[in-house]
Amino acid sequence: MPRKISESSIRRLSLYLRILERLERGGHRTVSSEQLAVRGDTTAAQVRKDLSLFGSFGKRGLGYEVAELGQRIRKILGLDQRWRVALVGVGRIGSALVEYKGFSERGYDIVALLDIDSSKVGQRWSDLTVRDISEFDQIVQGERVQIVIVAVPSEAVPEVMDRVTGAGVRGILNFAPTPLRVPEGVTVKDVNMVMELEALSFALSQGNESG
Amino acid sequence: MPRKISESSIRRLSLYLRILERLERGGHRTVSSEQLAVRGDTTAAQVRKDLSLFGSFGKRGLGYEVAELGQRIRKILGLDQRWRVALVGVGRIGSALVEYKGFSERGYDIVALLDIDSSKVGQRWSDLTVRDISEFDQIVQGERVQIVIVAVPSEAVPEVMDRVTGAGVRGILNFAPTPLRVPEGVTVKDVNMVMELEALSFALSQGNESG
DNA sequence: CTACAATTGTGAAGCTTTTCACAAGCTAGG
DNA sequence: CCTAGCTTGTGAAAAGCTTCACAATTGTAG
Repeated sequence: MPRKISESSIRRLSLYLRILERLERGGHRTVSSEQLAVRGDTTAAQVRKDLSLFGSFGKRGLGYEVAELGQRIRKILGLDQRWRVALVGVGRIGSALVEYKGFSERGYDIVALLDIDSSKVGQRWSDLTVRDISEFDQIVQGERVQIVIVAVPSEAVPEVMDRVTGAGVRGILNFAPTPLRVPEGVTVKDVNMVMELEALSFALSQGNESG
Repeated sequence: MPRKISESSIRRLSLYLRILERLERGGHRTVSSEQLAVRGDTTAAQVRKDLSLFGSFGKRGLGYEVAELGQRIRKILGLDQRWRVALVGVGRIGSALVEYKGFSERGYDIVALLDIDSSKVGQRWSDLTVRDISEFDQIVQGERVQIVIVAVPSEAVPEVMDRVTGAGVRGILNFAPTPLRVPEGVTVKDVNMVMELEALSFALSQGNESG
């Protein structure tokens, strides 16, 4: 395993995996870097470079075996295990996430729900009862939580983050529109719709520039 | 305006804007690149470089005026106008988005809802009635839609995309876990939770590597 | 009016990521 | 076994992005 893998390579691996899964369902046995590139909107060289960061998975003259490459990428991305996830914040976004089937299909099991708002504590959402954030430590231990999804409004972020990092969680998926400050060794990924929309309106404004 | 602005610079501008808004609420009048950098988890040089791509907004020795810089960035990002948005797909994710206040607060008005699924057509969600995708062209014209949010399952993507690009929409925010293929001149931004989760599980798996 | 401290704007250097281009390897067909 | 046709894996070149470092500018204090 190489020292430093770029964020973009990892994102592309995740994309290749989805493409491979579709190819497999479609009955394809093998695939070339060129075919992956077309479907993933990148270049064949990029595909080969990304894969070569982790090993040599293809056969010259033939390409890659769809099923095998899929397995290899799953292993690389840590998808050869299931992940135990706690969701903090069952507001509008949070409650949509609870019911979203995509997570468990892809190996992420939501095993606990929490909220700061006491009026929400006790509510049930698909088999889970919302618990108070004060129980966080205990829940992380008891449920062996590995990843926390933070879906609370900005003002609640500081308190939630104290609890989360205090409990020793090392992976956070953040839906709050606030940059999270975390200790060394904790990884945060942001999902930020507003940022994407703003990048979109920037692009649209640019295009209209000249007459 | 320079030829080519990187995606990352735009993302950071969007972040600086949010930081500036918080500073303004907190009563700050001026801010230095160093202060912005700390709050945005980047470097002072990066902040200055990003801003210098679009002009010279600060005063040497003093820094930037919070309110003025905010306005300048809004202008750059195209936030000096409101944007008219249609949402296609009122499933779990889509319906959470309709009710999300963050969009209108930041200048994006959802003016139409559509779905392919006829059982959903006619439903009402906060003042809007869900209409059939076949009416898309007409709605885009009538409502002067500029941006479309695609929140449909992968299998519905091809049909929806035909309608969307056919109607001449030039900006798409995509929640489907599928790379969208669009004609020249159309901009797509993806919001992809699963990709972020997979980047997270990659990072966590790596960290555990050595004993 | 001068000296000083702060902070911007920006070329140039340094680093990272992407693209190029080609030798090496594999299969099929004769 | 040998040739032809593909396609991988990978150094090297090119392009892109970030950091450095410093002259230029501004306000303040004496």
